[in-house]
Amino acid sequence: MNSGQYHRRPQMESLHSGYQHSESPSPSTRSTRQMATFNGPSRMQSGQQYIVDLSTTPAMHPDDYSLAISTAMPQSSAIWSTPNQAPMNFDDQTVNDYYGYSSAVASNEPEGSFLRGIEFSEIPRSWTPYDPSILYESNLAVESLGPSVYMIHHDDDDMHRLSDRSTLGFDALENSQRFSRLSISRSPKLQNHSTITDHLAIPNASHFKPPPCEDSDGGGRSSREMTATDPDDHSAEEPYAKLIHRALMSVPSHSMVLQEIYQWFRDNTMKGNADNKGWMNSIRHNLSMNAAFKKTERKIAGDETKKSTEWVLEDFAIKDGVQSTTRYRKGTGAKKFVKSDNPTPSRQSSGRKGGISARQTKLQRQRIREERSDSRRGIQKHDTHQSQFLQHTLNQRMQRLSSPSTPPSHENMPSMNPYFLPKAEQLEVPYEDMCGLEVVQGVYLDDGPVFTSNHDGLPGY
DNA sequence: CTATGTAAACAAC
DNA sequence: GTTGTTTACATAG
Repeated sequence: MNSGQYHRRPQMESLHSGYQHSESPSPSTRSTRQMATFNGPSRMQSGQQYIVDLSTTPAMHPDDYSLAISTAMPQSSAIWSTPNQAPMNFDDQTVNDYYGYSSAVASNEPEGSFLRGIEFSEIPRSWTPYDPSILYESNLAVESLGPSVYMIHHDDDDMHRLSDRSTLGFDALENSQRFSRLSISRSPKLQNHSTITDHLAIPNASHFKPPPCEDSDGGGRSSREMTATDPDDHSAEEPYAKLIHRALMSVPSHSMVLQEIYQWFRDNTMKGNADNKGWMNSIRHNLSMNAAFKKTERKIAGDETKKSTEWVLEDFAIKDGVQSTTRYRKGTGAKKFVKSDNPTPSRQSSGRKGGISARQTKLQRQRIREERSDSRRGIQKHDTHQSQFLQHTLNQRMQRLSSPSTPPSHENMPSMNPYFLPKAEQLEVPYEDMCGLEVVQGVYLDDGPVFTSNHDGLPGY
């Protein structure tokens, strides 16, 4: 909250030394202990999604199901869910510790300190990515989130849980046994997932067109393909955003510090074994730019001065997967300009802009925090005009919403859709404050005024 | 045009 | 040096 007084923990001191990150991967940085991952099923093609068995989901009406199907995937691979994502290595002896959130699984800490000193009770997120209450509680998932919600469930075992579990209890042993029947590869490099596919996939689930994972590779290879060390793997590897999503889904808290994400990539991806350090930059870029990932600062138990910065999956991302990071970029495609003969000054210029913008964003967030702390003290700074921070909030929101990348299928979201909120708002602005935006009919952006077409504060298209 | 990856500048730590 | 943010650009489809 108070990132102004935020003191970054000095270099993950609780991680063992081999874990200490250096941006030049070396064999010594490879963890000998696998982090909690589940590589097999998630490597299957994303088209093989699993639909909840209607007979087992009381909150889901068949009509809703049909709607969900018909509206799913407005664009290919626009949303990545994580079918069959499961949080463990089944051949790992720590499997039974997993649900207790063992240190071995959670943080690579040989000494076993628990979640890097964070008490489990401090973790607000339970391991309920497929929490049945999502469906049980007021039909939220189906009815109130509009067409952007794709009722795609993540594995069929969870479907069973929906039907035959009335509690949210999670039986580690039972689940490990149930999952253990699957043939699961620990290595993501192994693409043999036919067993899992055959076992789990719903026949005729052809509504979901798999993205072109199997590139024909006819000709030039993209820069991202060049990052793969295995030519056979090349573009079959998922994009960063999805990989990060998988990484975060692999732990109960759905959160990792950056170093853990790095390590997950080293252990589970080709990208993480690249010689250069560009993949780390890309990870950071995706974390920053994709609204599915939220930066959180958590106090470490026993030391109020220490905080860990963790990246957490937003709830909607837990439920629905992540969207393309591109979609969160401001003005994608709208800022094309004449290519410079000398790209270097342009790079410098962009980098400078990025740095300045980052600084401004930080200042804005500080102001937001100040506003909020003021309001908590009963200080009303809002007058007949919208406060400055609301203006800024709206500006950011408008920029996001007016981006040509914004999927049209979400234009008329009946409720606030976290997909399209700027991250600053997700972090800082409560929804009740956002309601104040209703009276704003237009704002002035850098590129000119944007006016809302109705009273929901959204711009008209 | 979109999705994705990458490089880079910059600020804050 | 690391982390986070941002912009610019390249490339495939």
